[in-house]
Amino acid sequence: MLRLYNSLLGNNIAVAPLSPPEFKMYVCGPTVYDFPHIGHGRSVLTFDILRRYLEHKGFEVNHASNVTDVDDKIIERARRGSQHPIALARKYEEIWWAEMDRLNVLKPKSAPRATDWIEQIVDMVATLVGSGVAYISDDGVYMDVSQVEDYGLLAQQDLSKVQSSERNASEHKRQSLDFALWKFAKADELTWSSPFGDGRPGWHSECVVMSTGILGHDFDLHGGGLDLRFPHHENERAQAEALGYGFAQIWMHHGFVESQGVKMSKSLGNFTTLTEMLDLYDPRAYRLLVVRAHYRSPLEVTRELAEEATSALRRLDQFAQRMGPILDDPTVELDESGSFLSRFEDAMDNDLDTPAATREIFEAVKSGNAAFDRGDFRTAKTLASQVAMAMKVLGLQPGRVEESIPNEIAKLATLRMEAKRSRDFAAADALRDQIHAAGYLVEDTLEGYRVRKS
RNA sequence: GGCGACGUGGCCGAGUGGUUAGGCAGAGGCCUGCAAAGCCUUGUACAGCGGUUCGAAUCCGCUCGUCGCCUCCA
Repeated sequence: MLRLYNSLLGNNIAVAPLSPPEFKMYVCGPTVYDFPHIGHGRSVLTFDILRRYLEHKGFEVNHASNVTDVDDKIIERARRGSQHPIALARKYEEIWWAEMDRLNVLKPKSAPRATDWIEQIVDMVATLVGSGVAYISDDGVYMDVSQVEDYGLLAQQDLSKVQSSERNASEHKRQSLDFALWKFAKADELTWSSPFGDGRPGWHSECVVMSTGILGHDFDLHGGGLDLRFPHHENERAQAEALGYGFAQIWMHHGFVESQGVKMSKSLGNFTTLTEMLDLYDPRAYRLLVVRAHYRSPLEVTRELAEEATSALRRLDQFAQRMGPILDDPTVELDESGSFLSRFEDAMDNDLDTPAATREIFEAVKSGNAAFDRGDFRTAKTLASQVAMAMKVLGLQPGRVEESIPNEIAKLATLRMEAKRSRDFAAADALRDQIHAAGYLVEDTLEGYRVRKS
């Protein structure tokens, strides 16, 4: 039984979908005005793993994740680049999906764009105004949070103290915590007409409309980064509450990506974009990094750690490669009594304890290799097939990248083999050094030799 | 200022009162013509000071330090 930490009440709860086997989850997606940040990567990976695990457990995951394509930042960027805001949004959305592919993230079943839901957003804002929980001000429509019974639950703090803060006060609002549902357009801005005045939706409103529009008024899980917990998610919840929706049963928030102990930000020179990360390293290396830490903990990411993860990944790939022949060999039987998979699942059931799950994988790899070494192929095959399944759940399946070895390298390797056969080891070693200098490695195996990139 | 999280061996990172987490890096060994890969062995860590307990990294208090949210944010 999968248990997850619910950030609404701060307790662990058993996952019991409202309408099994369907599992309805909504994850806050990107605002597309720039390259995806490495933190977005952690977010999508976290929820991708949740989804894969739910599917592994037999649920049909109805996964919706929005694309915010109208927002102050998009407008601002577009203005600076003298581009149309929608053109800018489309460009970065395209990049977003390309990076999701590289990360091996399963596509959400629905990926709604805010601009396709304007009408429904306007309707919802009108309903909120009609019921007196929202009011029209001179620059937009605001939610009156004092009308919402338990406003502040997700913030987990006494909002009367926050209330006293003047930081986000404004003469347009009744109280500082009120938030915009609809923003009236300033001159020459992107705008849609509405009964209260031309303008565009507020960020907190689109997510409520799209999540409930796609998944229904009640759904199973709503997630995002810890920074969304308050105020974004609380504001979504406030609207849903005011509308009488059940909304999300479980709230799931993951921790930040840090570098040198500081939350990643653009001002830091390191991996600021996913693109850069994925260009430099095997995308699975980042996934492994993410999976090695618990999703609620901060995650340290540096170049050194990406390289370290690459080494760890090599060990896993090496294992898959080594076990390939016996996995394909029908004469080697499987041992059904293996307990590795159940330990893996126990770990995952415990609030997605991927660090424990990866520990199990590495231990199984070690046992599998040892079994292979002593000729116990049955055990080795069993572990290998279960490890493969676990890796798939984590989205870490061994890359099917057939490394193309340049002809001249292949030739050198053949020459080396010949030298080796004639026991001219000096020549063989010289050839290996030459191959190594060119960036490749020759390994002798039982079946002969193998060349790979070093 | 309010709220919260955290400080673990060279690095990352688990650990929710009592037996080796795991990975990477390092050391020794086995295997190998030599390597690589693999296997075996090797790390007695838990910010500091008190306290509770037969027993604490794990609970309590204090101190120091780091970080986050409270404003756009994964």
